[in-house]
Amino acid sequence: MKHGFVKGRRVWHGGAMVSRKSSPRPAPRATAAPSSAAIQKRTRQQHAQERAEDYVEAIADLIAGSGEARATDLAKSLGVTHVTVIRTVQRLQREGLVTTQPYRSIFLTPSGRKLAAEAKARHETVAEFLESLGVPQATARADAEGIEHHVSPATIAAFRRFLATGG
Amino acid sequence: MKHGFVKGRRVWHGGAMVSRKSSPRPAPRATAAPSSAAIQKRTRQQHAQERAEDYVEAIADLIAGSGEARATDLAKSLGVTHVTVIRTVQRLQREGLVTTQPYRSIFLTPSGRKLAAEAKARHETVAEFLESLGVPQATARADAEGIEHHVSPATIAAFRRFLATGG
DNA sequence: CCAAGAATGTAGCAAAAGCTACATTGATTG
DNA sequence: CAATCAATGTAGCTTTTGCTACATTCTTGG
Repeated sequence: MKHGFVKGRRVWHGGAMVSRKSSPRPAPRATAAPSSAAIQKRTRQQHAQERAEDYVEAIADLIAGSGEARATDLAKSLGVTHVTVIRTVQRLQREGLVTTQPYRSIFLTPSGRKLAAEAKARHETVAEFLESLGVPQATARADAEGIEHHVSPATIAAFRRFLATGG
Repeated sequence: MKHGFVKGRRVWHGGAMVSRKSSPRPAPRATAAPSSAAIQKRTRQQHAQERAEDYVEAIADLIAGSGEARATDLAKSLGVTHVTVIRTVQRLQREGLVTTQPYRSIFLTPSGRKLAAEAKARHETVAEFLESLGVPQATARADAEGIEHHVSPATIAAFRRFLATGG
């Protein structure tokens, strides 16, 4: 059932070696279950969701800071060109997270605001947590940007617990 | 210099309102510097690097577990189809991280092994750290998968420190 | 008011990573 | 040894997010 060579020698997988004979239908093969199970939905939607959070959070920050979010400032804030911003904002509008009109700045819808608030809260927690561990502030903030999208509620809760009990 | 409306009222940015007159050249505009500075090189290369690490780590795990890494098992381990695996493995081969031949399994080059080892070490550290914080093991492992690519050496060091001093 | 220039928008390209459907290869089994 | 079928590979599509180059719009300074 398995085939393959390792330096010329034939090998089999994980010792499973299920008998195809015993079950007419192939049946779910007992393949060596990978240790790091990769339940990860690493589809494009995952990245799209992260982008969406980055954008709404940046938009919220810009609005909080200067009253409006313009494509150019957003581009600067996110480190991409304004073209990319415009196209991504179009997608976000399609998804109901933001509203915008030609030559006008960008606003968050209620659900966009909600998402931004959640993302920001996670972001803050992660950053504070890393700082409390002794990571330099600049590094902590930079890492938090990358990490925030991948922490489950349970992990965020653990971070908060740690901070609360005098990290 | 700035334009835009907020609920019909005109607003300006951050109070900067630089005088274009005083300096003939526009000069670096004092745009409201975004708080979350986004030094992030969020280019495609970033994602490509993460994919590469995921792949070499999974390949290393498969080799460690069953002596070889085949496209199908890799696909299962990573949660994608074998087609995606084959194409990505082609890229990795182009980049000198793996070697493979038609209808043969996949091997790591020395640099691939190095990358896999680094990724695995980070992964382990992150997972152990999360567990030591009280995050359930399954969740910790899942989160570590996502987080490991975004932790700087400084943060990893902080995690190790924490673990060493009796987390 | 109008010209300059910033901001915004459009067109078109590339790369990466996902997919389905189909073709080919090769190891196992009867 | 030949047929079967898993494993591998190819073709071709899609979406997302980058980019450059160019076009359009709008604000503003003179």
